[in-house]
Amino acid sequence: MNISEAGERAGLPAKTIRYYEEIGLIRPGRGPNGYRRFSEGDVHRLAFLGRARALGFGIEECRALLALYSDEDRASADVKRIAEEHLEAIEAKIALLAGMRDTLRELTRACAGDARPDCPILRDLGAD
Amino acid sequence: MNISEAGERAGLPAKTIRYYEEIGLIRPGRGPNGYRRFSEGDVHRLAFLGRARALGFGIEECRALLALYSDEDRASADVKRIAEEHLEAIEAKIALLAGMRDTLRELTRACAGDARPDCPILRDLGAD
DNA sequence: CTTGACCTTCCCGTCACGGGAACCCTTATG
DNA sequence: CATAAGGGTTCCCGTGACGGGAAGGTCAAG
Repeated sequence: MNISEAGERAGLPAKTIRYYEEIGLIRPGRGPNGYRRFSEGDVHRLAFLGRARALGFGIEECRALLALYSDEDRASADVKRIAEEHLEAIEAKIALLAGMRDTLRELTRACAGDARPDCPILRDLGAD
Repeated sequence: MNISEAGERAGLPAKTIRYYEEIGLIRPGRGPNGYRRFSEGDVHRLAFLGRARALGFGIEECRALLALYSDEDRASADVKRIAEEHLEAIEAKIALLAGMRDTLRELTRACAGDARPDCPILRDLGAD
């Protein structure tokens, strides 16, 4: 099948698929006209990548996960380690954002939000 | 004062300050030797920017906030609107990350993490 | 006079694509 | 048969907010 059908079935835009080929995540065949030809296996790998990306794994983590996926002799410990490190990174991001959220909630709560210039938000940002 | 002292006092690296000048967030003077000269006001604006960035505001939001900060006739409603929109964006990011976190927690919990190849994480990613 | 610590500009790399140009291939239709 | 639509291809630029590093000018101290 061509790239747009593969994209529909894997849930990825064609641009993304071309990019994944460029960086070596997939290797679709080529027809005599130069068009990429995707096998069922290619679509399966693409869908795998789409789900891994949806969980926030970076490209290099996806590459490692895909290699483990194809390796019958893998140790699940290797997979788990990657997932746990990623989980920790996500939890750190959440903690950072939650701090911002709490401050912003407090500041917006305290701000009248009317026509007057007095504003606790700007006071906080401009605090010496 | 020169850029490194301004950076120390505002808590920003010199590279960042040069970037802020390049995109027009600040306009420090110049000495006869071509060095940037920072006033107390410059340092104050830089510190303002540093705090706004620490709350996750984007550069253009910082530009708008800085303009409102310098405007004696501002309406606090304008500031509040920017902050509330940003707050919503942050809450959306947190929700997205929390979803990933929950899935990853469940998957890593279910994974034995030993030498065997059987792995719920890869099963999930490869699910048809 | 030289050393070393500053400062300057300029350019490349980040991360994972998206937009768009310029051009080729295939299929359907008048 | 000519053409138009709707695929596909490569290539290049832009994103956000800087960081790293090169090449070179400036300044204070020993």
